[in-house]
Amino acid sequence: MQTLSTENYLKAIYHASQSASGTVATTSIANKIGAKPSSVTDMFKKLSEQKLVKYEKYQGVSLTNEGVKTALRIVRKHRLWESFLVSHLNFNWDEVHQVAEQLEHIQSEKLTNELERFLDYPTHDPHGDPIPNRALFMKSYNKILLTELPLNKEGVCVGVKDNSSDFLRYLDRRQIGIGTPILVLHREDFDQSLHIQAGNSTLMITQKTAENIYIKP
Amino acid sequence: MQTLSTENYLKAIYHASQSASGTVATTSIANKIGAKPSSVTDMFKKLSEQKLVKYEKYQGVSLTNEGVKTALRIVRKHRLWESFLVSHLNFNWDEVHQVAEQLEHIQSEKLTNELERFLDYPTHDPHGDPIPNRALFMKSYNKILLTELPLNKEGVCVGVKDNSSDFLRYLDRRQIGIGTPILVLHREDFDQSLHIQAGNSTLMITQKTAENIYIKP
DNA sequence: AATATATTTTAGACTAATCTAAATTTTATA
DNA sequence: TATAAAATTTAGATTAGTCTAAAATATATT
Repeated sequence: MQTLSTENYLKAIYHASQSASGTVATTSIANKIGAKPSSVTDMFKKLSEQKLVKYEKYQGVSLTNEGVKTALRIVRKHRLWESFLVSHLNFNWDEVHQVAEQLEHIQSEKLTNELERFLDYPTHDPHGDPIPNRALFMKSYNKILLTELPLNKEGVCVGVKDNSSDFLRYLDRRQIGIGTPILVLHREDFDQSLHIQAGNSTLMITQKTAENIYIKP
Repeated sequence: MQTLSTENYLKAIYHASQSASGTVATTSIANKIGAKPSSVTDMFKKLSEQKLVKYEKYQGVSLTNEGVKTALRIVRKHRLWESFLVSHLNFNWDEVHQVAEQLEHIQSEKLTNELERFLDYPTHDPHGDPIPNRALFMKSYNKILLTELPLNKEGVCVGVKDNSSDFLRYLDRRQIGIGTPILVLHREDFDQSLHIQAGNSTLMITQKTAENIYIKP
């Protein structure tokens, strides 16, 4: 049985090891968690004793199989709750994260599984991230960044990289969301900005925006 | 902002002061919370500094107005979640308590209010207990114990006093639930057991059972 | 390769919530 | 009402999770 704190560390380590490969550094977790590196070291030792991570002094950590499972159970709950908040409780996709951070720690297998059934076994959350099923298996789309989509090739927005409220609300105003069809009309060589067709409207977006949008070609 | 622990104490004090009148004793809270009396004293001091309870050494505590409000906010969440679990997630009324004990601590006004709307503003939880509305106001039925229902007077089960799984499952087997019409056919003077008509079936129940069932005459 | 810089760990301290054991106060009983 | 019993509080210790400051190690730079 994990504590709130160990669960948050496991989740942070899981997410960190998704982006970077190899081991996860003390400071990267310290930044994610909002704790000092010394506290992170303490926690690494604790998790290591519980065999949830592999830890070698000065070499960072990596999750063990058991650690991955524990992390995925939390991710599963987080994404199911986010889906529920958006589909049934009138939350916008930029409002769900903070609440799901609390709900993901509720301990009840029955609750999680019944919630999944109630939502009709969703495969992706409101940000397009895949939801692990009961067996903790998940299938992500074969996705690319919008910056990599060739000119005049049809694509669909299937996710976002930046989950900040600022970015999500910006996309709302631009009427870009999960499922929006996207076509790159022109790529400006000077600053890599794009003219795109998103749904019915034509608009210009910066490179920074484009590299935070995932596309299924 | 309260901690998990202070919220649990406030709730325990609230419930204790519902049954008994006057101040609430240290040991009664110690028993409810499952802590030693010395720990309870410490917490009484802490809550007193926050002006959530009125506390005089050796004299027990009582909730201040602010303390009552904080407790009712928790009770509101607890009972809304219990309702949700039963109405949408296939939980039985004897399974909801433990999970609701966790969910009641989730901090999000929007979540609570949207859940209430989603459930269509329920007034009572699955055990018949009243749910405080947004203004923390609740209306309970004018209820009596089944032991007090006169012979041959129609009544309806509107609540239970004992919320234990054992008792609730016993009632399930007897096909007695919230809303079941009940008529007392005979009261045995020897042991105060009752012959009753519950819904369509006639059955015998002990005094102990009868004094844990609330009736609206 | 030597040195400077950045990262990580250790040592020791702090806070919230708990405990045990002893002291104090209240309540019940003879 | 004095004394015994029960309830409550105080004092001091413990644990989990955090911190700061100093020491140790790894990485980058000249």
